[in-house]
Amino acid sequence: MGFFPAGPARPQGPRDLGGISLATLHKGGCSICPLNHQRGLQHPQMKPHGAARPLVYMLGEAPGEKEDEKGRPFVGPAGDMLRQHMPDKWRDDRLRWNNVVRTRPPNNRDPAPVEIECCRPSIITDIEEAAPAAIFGFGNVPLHWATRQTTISNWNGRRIPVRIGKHVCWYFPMLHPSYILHLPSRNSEEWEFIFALNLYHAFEAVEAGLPKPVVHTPERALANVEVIDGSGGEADVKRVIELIRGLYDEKTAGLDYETKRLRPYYNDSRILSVGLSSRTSTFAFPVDHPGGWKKTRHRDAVVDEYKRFLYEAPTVKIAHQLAFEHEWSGWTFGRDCIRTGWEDTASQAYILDERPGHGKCHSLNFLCVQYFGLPIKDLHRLDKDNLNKAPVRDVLQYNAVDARYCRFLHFPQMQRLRDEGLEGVYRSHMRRIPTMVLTQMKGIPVDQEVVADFDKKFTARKAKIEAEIAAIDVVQQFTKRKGAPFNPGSNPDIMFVLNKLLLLGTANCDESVLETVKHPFARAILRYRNVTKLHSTYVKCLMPATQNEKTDLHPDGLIRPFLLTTKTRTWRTSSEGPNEQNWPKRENKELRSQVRKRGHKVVSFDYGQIQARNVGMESRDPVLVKAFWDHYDIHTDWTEALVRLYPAWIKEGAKTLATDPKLFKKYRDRTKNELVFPSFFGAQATSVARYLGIPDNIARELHDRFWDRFGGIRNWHRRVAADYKKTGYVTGHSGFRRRGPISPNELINAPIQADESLIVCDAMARLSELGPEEYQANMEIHDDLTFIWPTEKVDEYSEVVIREMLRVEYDWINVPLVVERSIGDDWAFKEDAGVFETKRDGSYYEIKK
DNA sequence: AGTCGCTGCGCG
DNA sequence: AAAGCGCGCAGCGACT
Repeated sequence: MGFFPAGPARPQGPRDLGGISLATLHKGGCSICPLNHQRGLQHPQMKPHGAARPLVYMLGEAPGEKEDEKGRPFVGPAGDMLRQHMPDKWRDDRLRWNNVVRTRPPNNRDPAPVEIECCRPSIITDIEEAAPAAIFGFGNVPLHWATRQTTISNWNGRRIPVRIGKHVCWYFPMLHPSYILHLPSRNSEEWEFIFALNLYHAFEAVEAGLPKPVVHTPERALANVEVIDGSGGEADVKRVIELIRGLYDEKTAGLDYETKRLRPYYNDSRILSVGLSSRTSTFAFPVDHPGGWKKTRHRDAVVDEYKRFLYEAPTVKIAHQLAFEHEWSGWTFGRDCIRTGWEDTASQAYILDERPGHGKCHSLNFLCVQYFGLPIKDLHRLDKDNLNKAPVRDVLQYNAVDARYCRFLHFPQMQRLRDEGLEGVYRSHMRRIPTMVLTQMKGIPVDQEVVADFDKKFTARKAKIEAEIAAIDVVQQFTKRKGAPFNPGSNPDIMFVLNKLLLLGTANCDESVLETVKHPFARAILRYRNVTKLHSTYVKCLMPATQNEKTDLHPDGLIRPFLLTTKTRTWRTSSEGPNEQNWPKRENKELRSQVRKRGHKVVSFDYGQIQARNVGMESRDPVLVKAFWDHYDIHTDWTEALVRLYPAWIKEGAKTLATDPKLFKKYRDRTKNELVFPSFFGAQATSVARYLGIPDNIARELHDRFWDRFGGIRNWHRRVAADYKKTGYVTGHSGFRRRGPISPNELINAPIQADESLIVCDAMARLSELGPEEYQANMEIHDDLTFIWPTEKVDEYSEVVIREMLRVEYDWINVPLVVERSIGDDWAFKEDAGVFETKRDGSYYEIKK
């Protein structure tokens, strides 16, 4: 759909300087610049404009038509838009304006690398003389010019310390206003809002007084790194032990592992090396790198000392992507070492700014550019995917520098968390990391007999359908016309059949389209898709490595999906490898029966209607809140209201509804799913009309009454939107923030999902913190915690889980919570086994067995 | 050979 | 036949 684009991103290949050296271009300047040989320019080699000693230096790409005409930078439509959003007090006496290239390129094209380099010395000199506290740069071109970074959409809204010639200052990357002006109008307004907000915050930061910018040099990054490679035998052991013991007196230590394999569960998984960095030392030593210790006892002595450090040192350990270090530490040195003091710089970065940027904006390298102006990965020439084979000293140096920068990042990020009132959010988030890691370590048992049965069945079914498809008339026509075999997995092939052979004129070929096509071809394709989807997504990932290289099965017969805590925009977890959160539950639910363990029961606990309850918590709507306490069925109410307003909605006749309870339930469910919940989550009357299949004016009338009744919810919707316009983000009780751009419906959804996740993860963490492994969930699926327990223990353990899931201490919980239990021999076929609800005094009771 | 975006479809 | 939101994965096809 792409309501919001990822932002302007122009790929930057290697710069083509036409074979001319940088030195030549810099020396030649305007005299050799191709732009100077154009005709019809009114103001080539345009001079900078504004204050001689400005606070802020406004840097654009190049003059446009208007600029060339008037002889001043930033005076075209883009400049007008920019000025419109500038605070009044920022007059030209505090600003200086210039472009990376001072002569207009033809047709407003991007300036070429050669042109940029010819101009560079004059711009640098001007910035050196102007000595601004900050440069506000607009678009990709100045960003790359000043920082060598690409992709402005990743940088927009952040700030980077930069060195320009001899001058060091802060660089604020902004979108280019002309890019925003050229977006389709709906996107344009939203991005203009983001742009204005960034500009406002940037001026505010300058006004408040920026901290001293420090740009780290490669020399500084590498200075005093002690690499102990093990070649010195006893002496090296002694030195490592000495260094580790030195850390006990330090408050903090950066910590980083290099490993063979991503995860510790395989026979050949190894920690290759450990990097540690404190105020006084930065060092790395090998553990199982093949170029490391020559004698096992040396290796073991060092590992012993390191393990003692993990358990006993008062030092707080700082990692980047802590879940990784936790999983390796917990598996290698025992699960208890991961609840000693740890910090995670990736989580800090995510809480400070969760905007994704293709997942790159929270990498250690990116953050080192952001905070220290130095891309630390560029310091090393190393095959990162093959550290096992890389020279041990290279690995160790790389490892130590990473540890150093984990620690370096911790301080400014913690400062910003405090400044923004987000420290509590960070602390609450940090409980998730050991919790999720321990769930990963525990794993999910898979029954290989069941897996083999499914594989056989799906393989046979797939072959049969393929044969059927090949025999269909249109498929044979396809082969004749195209001279190539028909691939039922290829949507272009399917589209060809639908549009060129069956003459349908459809824009896509998804399920809803194919269902309407009468021809047997469509039915066959749907069956083919169903079989291949289920087979490859839910069976192959469980097969042994001997049968499927890409399996997610671990050698001990368990799967261990990652439960990631800094991946979603809404602070839910996400799951991958395989995704445990999307296994079929209705049709084809039997696929879940692959998860089972002999002598054990699968026991699931769902929070009932958690998101609807979250709406009550966020909106505090009195009618909704009261309905939860009184077990009042609002859906029945609204079914009746709709029938009174529009009897024709009941195809079977409104009268039969009163006498047929099953029919009533059907329409009640439709009301719930097509009117009540969508409206809670921001659906408009026209959408509701479409879902329900009723006229627009009826839906509007219905909505008027609905919002009359649930005014608290409507007010909450409005409040959230108004807050967003002020702050540029949306938040809720959880305190987690989602930054703009945000569409109106995302605005409503984000706090709901965050609160939901907080409640579930808090319960999961409290259970985990109890200690015994039985209370560590095997799975977490948004509103569901699932455990696999010995049959005879189910009652005993259940009681604890229900107690903890219902014992929530947040003071914003204003409705009862409900937990529904189900129990089965496998994950697929479970029986309901009790519904439990909190009372006002915090105790709970069982509603029904 | 690996990356990337797209489509389609599974879940909450 | 299509816009309440949030995810991950397989396969394809275009690209390097």
